[in-house]
This record gives sequence, C-alpha cells and structure tokens, in this order.
Amino acid sequence: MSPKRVTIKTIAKEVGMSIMTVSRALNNNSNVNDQTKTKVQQVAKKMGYIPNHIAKSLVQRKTFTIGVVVPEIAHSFFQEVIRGIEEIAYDAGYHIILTHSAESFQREQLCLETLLSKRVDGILLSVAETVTDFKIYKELIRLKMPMVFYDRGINDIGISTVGIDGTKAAEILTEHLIGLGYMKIAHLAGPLHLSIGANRRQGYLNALKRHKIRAKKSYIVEAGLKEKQGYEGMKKLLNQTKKNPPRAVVAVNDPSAFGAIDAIKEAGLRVPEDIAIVGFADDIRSQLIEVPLTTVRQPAYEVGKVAADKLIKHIESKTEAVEDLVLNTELIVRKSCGWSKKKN
Amino acid sequence: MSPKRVTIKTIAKEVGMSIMTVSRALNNNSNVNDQTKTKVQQVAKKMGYIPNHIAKSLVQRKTFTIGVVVPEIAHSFFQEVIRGIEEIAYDAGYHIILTHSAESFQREQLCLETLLSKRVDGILLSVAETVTDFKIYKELIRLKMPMVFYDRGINDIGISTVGIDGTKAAEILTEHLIGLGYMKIAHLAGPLHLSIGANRRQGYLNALKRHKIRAKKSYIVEAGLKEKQGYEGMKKLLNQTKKNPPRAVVAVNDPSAFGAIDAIKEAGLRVPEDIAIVGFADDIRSQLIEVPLTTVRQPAYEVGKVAADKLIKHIESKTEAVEDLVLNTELIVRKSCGWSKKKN
DNA sequence: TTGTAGGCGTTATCAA
DNA sequence: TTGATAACGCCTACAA
Repeated sequence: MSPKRVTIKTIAKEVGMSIMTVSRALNNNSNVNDQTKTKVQQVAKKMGYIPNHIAKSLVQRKTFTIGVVVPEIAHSFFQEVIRGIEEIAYDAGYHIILTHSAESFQREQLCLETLLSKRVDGILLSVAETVTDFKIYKELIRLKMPMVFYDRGINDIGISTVGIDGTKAAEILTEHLIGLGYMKIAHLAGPLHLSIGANRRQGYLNALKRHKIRAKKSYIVEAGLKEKQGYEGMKKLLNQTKKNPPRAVVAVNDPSAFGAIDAIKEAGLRVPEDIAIVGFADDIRSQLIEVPLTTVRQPAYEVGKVAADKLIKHIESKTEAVEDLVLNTELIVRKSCGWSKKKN
Repeated sequence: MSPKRVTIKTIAKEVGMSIMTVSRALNNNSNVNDQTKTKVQQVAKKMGYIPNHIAKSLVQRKTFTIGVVVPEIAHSFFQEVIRGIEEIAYDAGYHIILTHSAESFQREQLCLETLLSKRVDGILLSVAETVTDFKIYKELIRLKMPMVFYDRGINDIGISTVGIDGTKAAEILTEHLIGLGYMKIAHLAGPLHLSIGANRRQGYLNALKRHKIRAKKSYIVEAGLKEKQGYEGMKKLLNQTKKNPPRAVVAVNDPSAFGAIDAIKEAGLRVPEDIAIVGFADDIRSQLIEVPLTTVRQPAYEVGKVAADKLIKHIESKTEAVEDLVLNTELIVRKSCGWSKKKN
C-alpha cells in the first residue's frame, strides 16, 4: 500500500476546493452543488481514491463491524451459524470479525478484549464450555456494548439470547419413545454443568414424570458429548442394568448416540429391536448410518440469522428489548427408535 | 459504549504525566522508568482502560487484520479452510474479517473494496465462479496489497496461490481404475470453463493417454457440480453408450457421483459390479453411503493454514517470493471402484 | 453551498 | 527517562 495514498486532501487540492466539500461530495451529501459533486466523484475515481474507514470509524465511533466469538469452529453447527450471521450482517451493511475461543475461558476473554479494542459495534457470542465466571459479560453490559448470546447463553443477566429449548426438545424426543410404547427408557446424559447437559436431562425427566414413569438412577449415566464418551457411557449403562436393561436410550447428542450404538452392538444386541435409541442435533451422518438415527434438528443457520438480526436491532436502537428468542427444533423420526408397539 | 471512555489522555491526567509516557508504559516500551510503568499500568487497569486499535491503526497504518473472501460459505470445504486460516492468523496475532462473494463477480468486487477501505493488512481470496475479469486483482497488485489465492486462483499474474493439483489428482484416480483392470472408463465432467472442471477432465485424459487407451467422445459428458446434475449426466451417459456402456466412471466430484449412482441403480445396474465409480472431494457422506465411494481427499484445513501462513509472510516481508503452493491430495480407496481384476 | 477550526485516540519525532 | 507537537484521514460544528 505504498504509492502515496490518495486522501480527500489530495483530491481537494486537485479540484481546488476544501476538504469538506470533497468529503461531502464523496458521501453523497445533499448540501453540495450537483456539479461539484459530480466533478469531485469523477476526480476521486480517476485518482483511485479508496476511502479510509479507519479514520472514519475513529471520528464517528462506529465501525459497521460485528464481532463473533465461536467456541468450536470445527463444529458444523457453528459453521452454519456463521453462515446465517454473515447473511444478515451483509444485508445490513455490517462486516464480521471472526474470533475463536476454542472452548477456553481464557481465550474467550482475549477474543472479547480484542473485539472491544477493535471497537466493534456489537458482539455475538456463544459461551465456551469452560466458562464459569460471568464478570466479563457484566462488564460488557456496563460498557453498553450491544451483545447477543447465541446457542449457549446465560439467562437473566440482561443480554438477549437466541437458541433452542433443549429441555422441551428432549422432552418431545422422550415422549416420542413413550408414545411408541417404551417404558424402560435410559438417558445417556451430557456434562451436567453445561446447560445443554442439564436441560436435556431435565426434558427427559419431565417426559417420564408426565407419563408417570418412575425415573431410575441406574438408568441415567453422565457421559460426555463425544462419540467415545457415548460408547463408554453405554457400556457402563449396560453393565449396571444387567438385571433389567433399558429398552430405549435417549442420548445427549448424535455423536454420543453413535458411540452408544457401537457399545450396544458389541454387547450382541440390535438397534432398535433390542434397544431403541435417539440422539440430538441431527448430525450429517445420522441419516446415513446403518440404522438411521432418530434425532432433533437444530436450526443452526436460523440461529445465526436471528441472533445477527437481534444484535443489529440492539446496535441501532438503544431501546430494543432484551429478550430470549427460542427457535423451534424439529423431530426427525428415523429407524433407530423402532416402530413396534410392543409394550415393554 | 457511552460512559465517557477512558483514553491515555484520561490516564495521563490521573497519574499526572504526559500522554506519551502513558502510551509508552502501556505498550511496555523499554525506555520508561519501571515504577512509572507499573503505576501507569495499574491505574489504567483500575480505570478500565480499553486501548483503541482504531486510532492505533490509523497512525501506524497497520490493522493486524486479514480479509478473507469466501465464494461459497455454505460449502464445508470452505468452512474448513476458514478454520485453518483462523488458526494460523490467531497464532500470528492477526484477526479475520470474513466476507462472502456468493460466487458473484460483482459481490466479490464489493468485498474487495470493503477490505481495502478497512485497511486490512492482506487478503486471502478464492475466485468466485462468475469472475471473468482480472483487472481488480492487478489493481490490488499495483497497490502492493499482500494477497494469496487459495483453492481457486489465477496463475502468473504475480499473486501466490495455494491449492491442490486437480489434474494430477484426477489422473491418479483414473489410473487407479486402470490399475484395477478397467478399460472402458467414462468421465462425468464439470463445467469446463471452471478450472476444476477443465483440470479434472485433463487428468482423466492424461491417464488414458499414458496407458494408450483411446478417449471416446461419447464417454465424456459435461454436467454440473451438484448431485442432480450428476444424476442427469449419468442418465445421458448411459443413454448414449447403450451399445457399449462404460465399466467405470470418473465423476467430477462426490455429489456428482452420488447422483450418478442413483442413475446407475435406476437403470438396474449395480455399483461396482456393473459400473464402478469414483468421486472427487471426499464429501463427509462418501464413506457412509451403501457402497462407500472411492474419492480424493482435499486438505481443506491445510489449504487454509498454508494460505494464511504464506499471506502473513507476504505481509511481513516485502521480499517474500510469489509462488504457487501445491498441496497433496490423498486417494481414498473404498468399495465403489471394485476390487475385481476382470479385464474389461 | 462552501469553508475553517478542532478533534477522534494514538504514535513518531524531536527536544529537553 | 520524559514531554511537546505534529501527524494519521476523516467528520462535526459552526461560520461565511
């Protein structure tokens, strides 16, 4: 970028006017003579003028940039969210700075500091797994930085959230199993300190309760969110329920379900004939495996769009209400939950 | 962001020193009294000082920001590229502005203008499908804007490129079929005005030539890059080769192969017993379908990393050589190409 | 409709 | 080691 840059000053000299006239002409301001305007614009173009948003941002205290913090950039869910954000932001004339917390609390802080220093107009954030301290979010509120949580948020601290109702979705999933006649339903839970883990477990429990099925401790195993952990969790579950094994399993997510299926097969059992299983998330692989997985589809792209839209509203109107936006999930029924009406 | 911001000026007043001392202290500059430094840093922290990178960028003409132009943000390949870029950029202390050309020439221009105005330190771009005019790239060169093409680039205009050798990969793929004994090999080509279409077709032809197999016009059908187009292309191919149908097909990419497989089945034929098929790209579904697809893996994440690395080198050293970096693809052999040694 | 002065928050440069 | 001053490129506010 070295050939001495063309600035409005350069142009002003060239056309023999003040820099203000040039500035106004370039911004298509109304109070400028049409001829002047045309002339300035022509000269600017001829000289290869490139406006400097940095300078503009400095004086206007507005960058038209949105900061996005993603906890796991390798996850297709978040990649889709980004796509949704980009679309809305683009339409509204905003740009995106992408940062990655890699599920690390510390790194999330760093992302936030950077974004603050870059003076983004607003921030879209999904809380990293290891975050335990909300101080920085409160600080953000104090600074009046417009912000929206997407997918993983914190309720009731004064920041809008956009996500799905994990409790309800898990409830629907569990209820679907009950509707098929299953009574002995186990749960391969996620980490309970995470809202997704806790919510889905709650949904599972709610469904049982509603249908007056007693929840059994031995039917609930806390595992992780990954395939391997699902596998181990399922092994443990089978092991501790030998006398009275479950007939169906609600896994905390699809990867966990994949692992569980391996464990089930390994135990010489069939899905869904011996044990039915449902997942959560609609992983791209879910419909392609041997026994396609019943699961719940989360509208990732929509989450991105709605979150970006809400954020821009917060940016552009101080009075925009803080609210929790809940998007609908969709139950995807496939073979893994079985269709039989056997009562057991 | 309204509570009157604290700036180095505010801090200067507070500690009773000049803004320069504060600036130096905050930047951990060496020529500052240690006590002064400590004191300033403490006060800054206490006052909640947030450095303004915008102002800094303005005076230093450096933003520590990389602009990325993605042609199709919904494509998992590019999502993985972004992931690679992010990783390298983060490690080097750069941030990313993400823009999306949506395969549109006009929109790509817009992305570039924005990035220029935002004074990014460098640009990573993958050429949009509809780009026909390279003027703007040449202009970028003239402006000495550091730049690297990734995946889809333009050779010999003075900009580094990072990608795979599509010709060679297609050649290897075709040769693999030949090695298995197939002689009657057809090609479901992509759009030939796109380099990926042209290159892969060339690789296919090269392999045939090397093995002295005559290329037949009726064995090459130009279709699109999507599943549906693969389906139609395959139907056309089967139709025009009724008397002498191919025994194997090299599809331009995996989605195209998926479509082709449908068409093959529909014609009452089996894969690979009647017609073997190979794809290109290693779509996530390829290993999960009924007859897993032999294909070529493109190192998307690596492409992102290498491109970002090269760009940062260009940014940080004017003398960094312009070069074309070619990454290796990996042949993934699965069932769809068959193992039989039948000669036909 | 156009121009002048001043400042946005920081750093470079030179002087003390 | 510290400070004064002038940029960086643009816009706001006011004046002409």
